Parts: sequence; structure tokens; C-alpha cells
Amino acid sequence: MGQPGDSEGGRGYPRRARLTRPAQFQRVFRGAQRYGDRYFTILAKPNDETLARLGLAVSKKVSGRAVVRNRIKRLVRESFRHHLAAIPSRDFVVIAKPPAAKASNRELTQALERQWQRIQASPAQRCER
RNA sequence: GAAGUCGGCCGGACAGUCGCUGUGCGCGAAGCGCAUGGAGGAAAGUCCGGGCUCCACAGGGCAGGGUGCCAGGUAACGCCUGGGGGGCGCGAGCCCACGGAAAGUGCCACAGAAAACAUACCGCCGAUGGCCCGUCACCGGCGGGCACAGGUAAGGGUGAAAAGGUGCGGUAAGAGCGCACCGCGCGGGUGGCAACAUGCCGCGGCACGGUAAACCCCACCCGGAGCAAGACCAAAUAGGGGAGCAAUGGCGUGGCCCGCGCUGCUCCCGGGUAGGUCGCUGGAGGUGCACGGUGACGUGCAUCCUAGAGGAAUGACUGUCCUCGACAGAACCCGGCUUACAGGCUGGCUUCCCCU
Repeated sequence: MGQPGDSEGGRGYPRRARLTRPAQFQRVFRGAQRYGDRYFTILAKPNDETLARLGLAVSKKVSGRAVVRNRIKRLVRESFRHHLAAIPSRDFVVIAKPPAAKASNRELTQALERQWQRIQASPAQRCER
């Protein structure tokens, strides 16, 4: 099948690959490169680690129901995990938009794949402050 | 078999691959391997009640809030069980904020004459009194008329509601005015722990409209905040307190001394931010049996351990099958209530139909 993650034998998604503290989120929110489509906005900022890290932001504005928000977060994490090897080591914050609540799993997965490819293609810019 | 009614239960299944995470064990240990566990009946709304934690607190009262037929169950409740009363249904069964309106206050729209110590629009009567007419020779009597005083609440009409109902008597017409039956109220007796009931006895012609999710009265209950509660460990930076050391200094103020202020190094102490650890899941716990109880529930014995994350795990993909899958995601923990829910399984009871 056309699952890139499967063909590479899959990757783990350890705690190292997550943004865990408010300060880390703040760092990304301040001056990051932006990517996005109708389902997501992705903020990216170079980090000092050897691994890309992911943070999620799915607000209640996206959907009032916790089940829907959980689904979106799981899909993003799953996609990120599959592409971890190919993604440059930067900190990302994926912000979901309201249309994502109505999209199917397949639609969201494909949309994310396109974004990772764009990010892979674009060079990391130093955002001086 | 059909319709209905009251409960109980389930909430796609199986396999593979790749992940996340708790626990146990092992190892060449910031990890890895193996084994094993990982959302719900509502996890939801946050509407009640508790546990737990911190703060406050002698006792009592006021204010405020809540509950509201009775009895029981419970840690507690606004929950549950049983009972009483009222209403609905042929029935099983369902529904009810269901204490007090002979403490006080308020309100009762529209309509209607009148909405509460009753009143009198139409109507009825007009016995009694008044006026007029007739009759007898007069007083007076008798007869008739008027509807003036007055008497009525039977009938009409209004309204959610109009001061018991029906019948007979009675009357000028009427009226519990009188009587019978029904209804109502009060007192007593009887039954019941009680709410309450009453084919019992006596009394009262009947006097009591509704509204307390209106104020209010009565009885009972309630301190506040919440796991971001709270406890512990604790960098960096700034600052506080104490001790010691060197010089007996240095700088500022001042003409100078004293004095006052600032200043070095080392160690200790207390508070405490970032961050971390605990709180964090074994509990008013589940299951089975026995016993007590109409029941809710309680007691005893045996047995089981069944999520514990934290930017927040419990998922993704693929395949097969079916009746193609609803509402929906734990966040300290329990007991309830309420609301949402594709489809399916199952038990009791009721009514009707058919067969034997």
C-alpha cells in the first residue's frame, strides 16, 4: 500500500519528540515559519535537538466534543510519527482549524502528508530575534 | 400471536503490522527485552449529597439559602423503599413542590351587577307601607291598578371560580326558612408507630372562594473554599537575618575628630520562583452464598483486584465476516438525579384474539 510509514517499518514517538512545557510552546509561537491549509496551521521553528518535536493545539473552537478533538490529535501524532525520519529537526506546533472536525481520517492524513513534504522541501530559516 | 406496561443486560467480532502508556521481572541500564493491564453506561450536564484537604470556629442568636404528606433505608441527600391522600387508565401501571389560607398582609386580568365582614343588572314579588281607581251613605272593609318604598336570590347572563346538591314542604315571591337523603365542618370513639381512615356515636343548618414555585408562618437541615485542595524537595537571580575572617581598612558627608550611611570574603539560617516528587487510586469496592427484612437495605463468610495520564496514553492502517455499528472520552474519589443514545438480547405482569 501507499503508506510511507509502513514501508519504512514505522518509527516510535518517544517523549523526546514532544513539546511538553508551556515555555517551549511560547518559543515556537514567537517568530516561527508558517505553513497551512484549510485543516491545519503548522508553526515551525529550528531547535537545538537532533530530533523534530511536536506540539498540538486543538481548541474547543474546533469542536465542542472531546471525542472529535482527541481524534484529530491522534491523527496528527500518528502522521508525525510515520514521517519523523524525513522531517527536519525543528519544533512544530500543529493548530487545528474548525473544518478539520468534519473531515474524514483519510482526508486529514493526506493533508498532513502534503504539509510534511512541503516542510521537507523548504529550507530551515534562522529566525533572528 | 398482537398491543401495552415495568425492569435487567449488551453497545460490532476476529486476525496481523506499527505506536503510546501503568505495573512486574531480567539485562551489558538517560535505554532495551519479555509478560501483563489500559475509558463509559452515561466517562457528559455540574443539579444535589458525602469522603478527603486547607482555612475559620466557646456557646447561642440574627440574616441568608435549602427541604416540605408519613415511616423507614443510608456516610449523606433534593436519592431510594414501603405506606397514606388526590388525579389518569378496562388493567398491569403511571403522574403529583402533597405542611399551614378559622396568625397577618397582598393579589384575583378580561368579562360580570357583584371577586369576598358579599352584592342586586335583567328578572320575580310587591304580603306590609305609599299613591291612584272602583264599590258600599261615611270610618273602615273588599276588589283592582301603579312598581314609589321595600322584599327576594328560584331563573337568566359573566367567569377558572358566584357562598352546598336533589326532592318535598313553605311563601307575596323566595330563601337551610323547615324536613328527608347526599355532601361538608367540629368533638369523641375505634384501627394504625404515623400520614390517615372510619358502613361508629354526638353536635352544627352550613359558619370557611382561590392563590403560599406571592410576602409570610411552622418544622427540620446548612461555616467557607476546592486536587490549580494541599504536603514535601528545591536551582538560578535579587533581597533578608546571623556568625566568623582580613584590614582596624576604603568611599561618601564634614575644615577635622566622634558619629551616620555604603562597601570585601567564607559559612549558616529562614522564606521561596522555575522545575520535580507525593496527593493518585484498595474503595461507604465488585462477585457468590447464607441469614434478617414486605422492600430499600443490613450482617456474616468466601473470593477477586478491574485505567491512573498529565499539552494529557487507551490509537492508526490492512484483511475477513455480520444485522454495517448510536450517544459519546476518565482527570481526587464515591452515592444520586438529569440529559443524549443506531440497533439488539432478556425476564415479570396486564388486556385482547386464536388453538387444544
